[in-house]
Amino acid sequence: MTDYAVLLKANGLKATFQRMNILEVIEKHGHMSVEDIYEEVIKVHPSLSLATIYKNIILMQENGILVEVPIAGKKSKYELLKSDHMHLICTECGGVEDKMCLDKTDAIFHELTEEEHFKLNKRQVNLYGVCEKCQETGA
Amino acid sequence: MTDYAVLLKANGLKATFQRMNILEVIEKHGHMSVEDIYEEVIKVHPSLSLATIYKNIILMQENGILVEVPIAGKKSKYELLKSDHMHLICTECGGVEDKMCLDKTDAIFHELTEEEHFKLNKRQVNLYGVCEKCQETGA
DNA sequence: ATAATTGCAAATTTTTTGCAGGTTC
DNA sequence: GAACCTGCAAAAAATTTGCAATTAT
Repeated sequence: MTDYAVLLKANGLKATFQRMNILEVIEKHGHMSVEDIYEEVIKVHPSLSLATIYKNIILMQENGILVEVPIAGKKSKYELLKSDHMHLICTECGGVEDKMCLDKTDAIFHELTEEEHFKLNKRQVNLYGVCEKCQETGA
Repeated sequence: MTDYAVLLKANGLKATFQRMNILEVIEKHGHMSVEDIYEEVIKVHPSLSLATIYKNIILMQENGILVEVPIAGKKSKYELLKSDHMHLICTECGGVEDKMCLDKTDAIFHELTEEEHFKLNKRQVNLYGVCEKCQETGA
């Protein structure tokens, strides 16, 4: 369980309980859209406004706490910054699961970008398909 | 040079010149946002409406002609459907370049998704960084 | 001739902004 | 106490919709 107050302060932001609520909800669910966050967070803190969520998502991205996960055909989701991983995105249920990268892919990405003299800073791998649960249900 | 009329009909859509204009502009520039497309396309065809672009982008995605490229921190761009490739996205100039995948990555993706019993349908690799041109300029 | 498509204008949805009052450090 | 944050309401931006006129096949 992350200590959100510490995390926020370590990244130069004040530890308001709105922010802690937002982080808590995102960590609990893993990947959430703005609307998802709003719906969850107002259960705990009904007066928390959408504007505050928007402002803080931007701020927390700038301060290296949150990361955007853009998804084809859907609204972006947000997750806590963590070590590099891929996303397995189920096109049936909309679920997103993290999957650690092998270092193999990393080596390939570096090799390929070096060929283009491209300075690689961030990788983002989304694999779309059907998760195990939905395969069972759909059958 | 693609024959857009053939491409459209082959995919079950009527070959209107609005659609052909849209496809032409996208192919010429490679990757474009809705707004990018609009600005380019009205140069040739000033009465073409934004609503038509929205409607057609959705239709053409459903019919396997266009693909969305969602990008962190920006509006999605759209490209013609083509063989699998990665995107090198320059965070300085916003440019997007295609880079063919080695089959190596593909093998790894399949291996990793199989571990999770995930049925893999589509891959999307975005590599963010600074392109050669912007590195020179910035120096 | 028929069914699909366009462009407009209006509606809806999403995101951003300004600012007064409240909170954190 | 100073700087930063929040929530509200309003504004702006992005996307969708309905429909009459037009166009492709």
